[in-house]
Amino acid sequence: MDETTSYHHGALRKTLIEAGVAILKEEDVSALTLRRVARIAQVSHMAPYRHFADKNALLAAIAVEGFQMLASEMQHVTQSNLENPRRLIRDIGLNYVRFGIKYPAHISLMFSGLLATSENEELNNAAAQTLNLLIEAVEQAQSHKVIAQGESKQIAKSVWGLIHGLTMLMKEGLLISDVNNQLEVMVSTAIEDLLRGLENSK
Amino acid sequence: MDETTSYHHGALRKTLIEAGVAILKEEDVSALTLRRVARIAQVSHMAPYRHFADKNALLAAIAVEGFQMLASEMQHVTQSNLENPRRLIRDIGLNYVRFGIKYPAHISLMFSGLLATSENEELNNAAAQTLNLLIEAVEQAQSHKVIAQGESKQIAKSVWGLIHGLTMLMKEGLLISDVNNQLEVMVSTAIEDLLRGLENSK
DNA sequence: TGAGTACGTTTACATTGTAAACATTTAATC
DNA sequence: GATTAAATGTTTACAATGTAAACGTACTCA
Repeated sequence: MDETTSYHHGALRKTLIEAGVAILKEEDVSALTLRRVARIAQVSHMAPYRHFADKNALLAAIAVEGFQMLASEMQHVTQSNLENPRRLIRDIGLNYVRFGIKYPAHISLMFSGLLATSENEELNNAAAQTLNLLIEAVEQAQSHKVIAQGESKQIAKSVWGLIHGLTMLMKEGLLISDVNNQLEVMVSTAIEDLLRGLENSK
Repeated sequence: MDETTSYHHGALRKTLIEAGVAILKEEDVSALTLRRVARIAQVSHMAPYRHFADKNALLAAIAVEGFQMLASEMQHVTQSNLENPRRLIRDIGLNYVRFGIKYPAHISLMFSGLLATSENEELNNAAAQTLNLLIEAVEQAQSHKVIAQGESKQIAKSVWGLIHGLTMLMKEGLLISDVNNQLEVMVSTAIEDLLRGLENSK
């Protein structure tokens, strides 16, 4: 049968997710409709239901993709900062914020409540991976005496809170007027302030 | 004319906003539809358009209401902590996070991108008010030598970032498993860590 | 009193998510 | 290899939503 017009798509699930990711790169979450991704994949508007229980399930899969993109960037930063944990944490934070500015719709979806409500294991694992990378960075900082001993998990959550909050507020235009020129100083300063507080044991 | 069935509603704008607020107290943002608030207000589904240009305009007004609720809580906290700025900042943070946990749909709407896209002056002012209250707290802390001198606006933004991020992550269930018992320690610890870092000038 | 304006309604329509029934292809069993 | 079950895709249908257009009612102010 003709490859280009075969009845079965072959890799529809993946195609739908990629279509969703592509939409989020250009438009906001409201543009991400089930029927639209189906159109992009050139299947009927009901075809997605063979791969996803409902729209939320597709959104969750697209959110997972986002966490993987983010984790991949964070891992890359980690590889480039093996010897300087203070800089590592700062750069992870900078990259996290830049990710949010570069893909505002995607990060918005990732934290849109799907985690809170969907009980989707894959999604929860993907989000946990973000925390894990931060925990590792904190533990490196602890072993270099840059952060005081203590619950690394707890400390990583504080760091996550700070960089996540800065990302969200910046996305809303509430922190700086010129993202290109002020982002780095704003975020670095905040992270360094927190790191200074974590340096001395309580 | 019969009061209960008058053609003109009288205070429809306010009623619609209150209906929206009420929905957000019970359900998530997706339940907040234009036709539903109209139904609650007992008007036709097109009546809201006499008071709001489109759905986003209504959402923005409801978001403003949310910022005012939050500001009112923050002001209350400020009144109760006139002499202890360290505790003031901690309590503002605790209340902010509790607000997000108590009204997850509402805070979600407040930071759903309306600020970034709508150019609604009232909404931007309402959000700026949140920052203002934090700036005042930071300046009190500076005058009490609890925070080092420096750009209070900048510092307040870091603090906002931290408490906002903790709120959002907690709302997604990413920080603690038992909100009733762990919230206070988690949030207090994080804020105190940051405050310690802000204590010494850079 | 009469005219204009503010406020509300009715009707209409395209888009959406999803249910139900049906069609085709692929895989498994004899 | 033929038959059958399971996967995968389509068609049709429907209720809900946001919004445009045209129309009705009541308030206001000269």
